[in-house]
Parts: sequence; C-alpha cells; structure tokens
Amino acid sequence: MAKSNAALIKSRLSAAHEDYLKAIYILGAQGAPVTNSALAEFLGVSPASATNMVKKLDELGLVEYEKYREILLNDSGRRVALEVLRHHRLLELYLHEQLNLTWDQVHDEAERLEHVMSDVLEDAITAALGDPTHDPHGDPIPTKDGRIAPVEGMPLSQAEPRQAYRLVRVLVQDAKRLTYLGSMGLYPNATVILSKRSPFDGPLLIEVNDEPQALDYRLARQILVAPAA
Amino acid sequence: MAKSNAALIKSRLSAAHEDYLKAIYILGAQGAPVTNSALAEFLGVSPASATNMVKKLDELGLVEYEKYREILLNDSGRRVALEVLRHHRLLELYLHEQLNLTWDQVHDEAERLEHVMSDVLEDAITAALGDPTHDPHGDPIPTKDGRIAPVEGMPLSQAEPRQAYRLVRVLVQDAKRLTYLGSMGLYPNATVILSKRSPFDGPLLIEVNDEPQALDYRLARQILVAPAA
DNA sequence: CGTTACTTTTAGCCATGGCAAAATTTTAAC
DNA sequence: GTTAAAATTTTGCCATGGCTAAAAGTAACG
Ligand SMILES: [Mn+2]
Ligand SMILES: [Mn+2]
Ligand SMILES: [Mn+2]
Ligand SMILES: [Mn+2]
Repeated sequence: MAKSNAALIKSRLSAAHEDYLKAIYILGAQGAPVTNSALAEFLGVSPASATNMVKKLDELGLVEYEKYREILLNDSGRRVALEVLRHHRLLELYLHEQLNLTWDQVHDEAERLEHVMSDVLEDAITAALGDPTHDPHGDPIPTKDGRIAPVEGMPLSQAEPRQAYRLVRVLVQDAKRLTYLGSMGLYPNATVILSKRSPFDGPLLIEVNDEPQALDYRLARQILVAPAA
Repeated sequence: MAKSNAALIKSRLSAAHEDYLKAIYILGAQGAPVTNSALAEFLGVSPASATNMVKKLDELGLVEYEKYREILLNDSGRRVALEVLRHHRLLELYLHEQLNLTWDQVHDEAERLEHVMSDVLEDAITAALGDPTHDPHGDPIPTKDGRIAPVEGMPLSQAEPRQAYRLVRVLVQDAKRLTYLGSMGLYPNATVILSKRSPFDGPLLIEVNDEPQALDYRLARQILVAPAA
C-alpha cells in the first residue's frame, strides 16, 4: 500500500474537520461529557451544524457517536486532534517568542495557521524553539507522537495564603482579559503570593513578582499555580 | 461610514478569490494578454471554473471583463493582487532566512499561508527581515502601499561571453529544478560568467562562483542576470 | 408516570467553488 | 466569405459546510 490509512484519512480533512476534532478534545479534557450543544457553542455554530459534522466524523471513523449520546473521540480522532493542538500551541509560542506578538494576539493567528502548516514547517518551528513543552499561556504542547502532559497546578483562588507560588497556566482565552492579566505581570513562571482573600467570593489581594495587585475571584479561578520550587 | 469600501470588499474575499487575482496579475506581468484558458491552466482548474470566478470578480469590481475578451485587473483588483503577492514573497523569504526552509520548499508553503496572515503578522515579519525588497528567487516584494520594482536583468542565455554577471532572479518555479539549480550555486547574487555557447540552442558552459558548470539552454532563459558591479 | 422543558435531529434551504458536456462565439484558414 | 478549429461560455451537476424551522427524542418534575 502506498499510503497508511492514517495518511489517507488525514489528507481529506478540512480546516472545519480539524477545528471540530480539536474542540471535542478540548471540551473532553475539561471533564464534562461532550454534548452537541456544548460543541456548537464552543465553535460558534448552530446545533444543527454540529450534528451534521459529527455524523461525518463518525463516518470517517474519527469519533464514536450514537444519536443523542455523548460525542467521544476514538484513537484516530484523538491523534488528529492532538496534532492540530500541537500545531496551534507551537505556533502560539513561535509567534510570541520569535515574532514578538503579544500573548493576547497569538490565539487568533494560530487558529488559522494551524490548518495550513506543513510537516516541514512544523519541524522547523520545533527546532527553532528547541522542542518546547508549553505555550505562552502555560498550555502543554502535545508531542509529535501524540502524548500530552497532564494538567498541573491548582487554581490561585484555592492557594494557601502567604505561600509563594509559581504561575503555571492561564486558562483565560479572552484577548482583553489576557492583556489585563499581562499588565499585572501574571504570565507563566511569575511568582505569586496570595496576601488576603475577601469574603463572598470577592477579589483577592495578591503579590505578583513583589508588586501588590487586586484580582477578581472569577479570574483567580482560571489561573493555575504550583508551590514555588 | 465605519469601514472603507476597500476594507468591505477585502473582508469578503476567499483564498480562491485571492489566488485568481494574483494569477491574473502574474500572467499580465509576463506581457501576454490574460486569457481565460491561460488563467485556468495556471491555476489548475477547468476553463468553466475560471469563467465562473472571473464573472464574480467583475461583479465585485475587481476586474474589467467582457465576455470573450481579455481579463484585466482594475485598481482595486491590482491592489489586492499586490497585497497577496507581498504576503507570498515575504513569507518565502522569512521561511528561507529564519526557518531554514530550502528555496524549493518555500513556494508551496507560502501559497497557503499567504491567505491567512494577519496585518499584525505581516508587519512582524517585515520588521524581522528589515523591510526586504526581494524574495529568495530574486522576485521583487511589493511595498505595503502597492508599489513593485520593475523587472531587472536579462536572460543568461543572452549574456555576453566572458563578462561577469550577477544573478538577479530565477524565474523557474518547479521545485526539482530549483533544487538542481541550487546544487550548482545558481542563487541570486551568485557571480556567473558565460564561458561558451553551444549551437542549435544547446547547453551553455558557464562559471558559477568560479566553478565550471553546464546549463541547459531552456533553463538559462529563465535565469536573469545583470552586469556585475 | 405523565407532562413539560430542554436537547438533538431532521428537513429543506443557501452560497461557494469545483466539474463535464453542450452550446456559442471568436479566430484562423481556405 | 465560408468553413473549420479553437476558445469561451452556458447549463446542469456535485460536495462542502453553513443556516432556520419543525419534528422528535430525552430528562426532570410534580
Ligand atoms: Mn482553527
Ligand atoms: Mn494557548
Ligand atoms: Mn495561494
Ligand atoms: Mn518567489
């Protein structure tokens, strides 16, 4: 046979297919079952459109799917999803490190580039970055053979007061919020100390690299930290 | 008005639109009138498909077109074409210079990336390269405001024997032939001397950076040179 | 356990950008 | 000028990936 089955499948996948698979992976990684409506909302399409595409992905042998049930990636689908996610996060890091795009600019750019990147370019970027493991938001970059580091860290909202933590990951996606967090120095590897909690899920008083800052509780839940080394 | 007319038009253009406009520009720049069949062949689509798209481009106000006649870009269309061409050639150079792709790999990659590159990325690449004027094949890069340097150089096939020339541009597109030319050192800025012509449009004996080489006449016609400084 | 609210699928539509085959127009040859 | 060849357009088709509205299924509540 000239091509592997995997290569045959992959060559037929459009950007839409890839975004759906990646979305199913990301939603699944968040713990909850992947429903049609969650998928549709995540991708900004109608539920009818999501049903339509999920049926196609099932026929292509990329997801396990039965009407009205949870949508599950199978091994083939997960492999594709992780490859696209690798592209995305490598691109985000490259754009940030080598081309000085800000961490709130890189997502939208990577969202398009991820679908048109050749293997040669993927390898060139990997080499230029020295085989990196995490993107600018602290998200782990899947390896070329489809492995991905487990989620580390706990929400800053649950940190012990007065302990020094290292910021490991920012789950915030919104560009404006990222800009704001960056203005406080809340990037991966920043040193963060929780000085004081407010009652009623109120704002946290924190120190970021020794600077005092106030941080909204909802944002603090989306910032993951680990005890400082 | 919130957006300029130009911005309104541009936001609706697909990769297909952009490739057609770029193709019309490139074919036109080669001197001959742009016919439907030439356009179809250049893009690898059927003549019916080309007709269909050209009609759309006419309706969008990007080309001047009347049935059975030559296809002409108007100012709007030329502006778009030059912007896409700028993307293409900036990308080719960036991929070659910064990511070490070979000059025969960059075209296919740029052909896809050119359509999904934001203004921010374009500017970042421009800055990283120091506002370059020519791509790895010696093709001029249009400026951001849509100007493009005129074609310089004469075909190597018409060079004066024993004179030192500087290679300025390689019109060859085929990846295999580019690899071959590269193996002889026939890159832009190489010093080339025509040692001897063969009769009957036969091969040329040349010196490339002081190394003797034999070069097919048909390839020599696609290599442009200028008298060495 | 039946009714209601919610989710999901189905049905039918649309725009895009391809194609092949047939019809038409232009061009070239006589 | 007529005719044959070549180029171009028209016609009708297809796959893709959206959408809305209507139908159907699932789940939750009293
Ligand atoms: Mn995407
Ligand atoms: Mn990220
Ligand atoms: Mn292109
Ligand atoms: Mn080029």
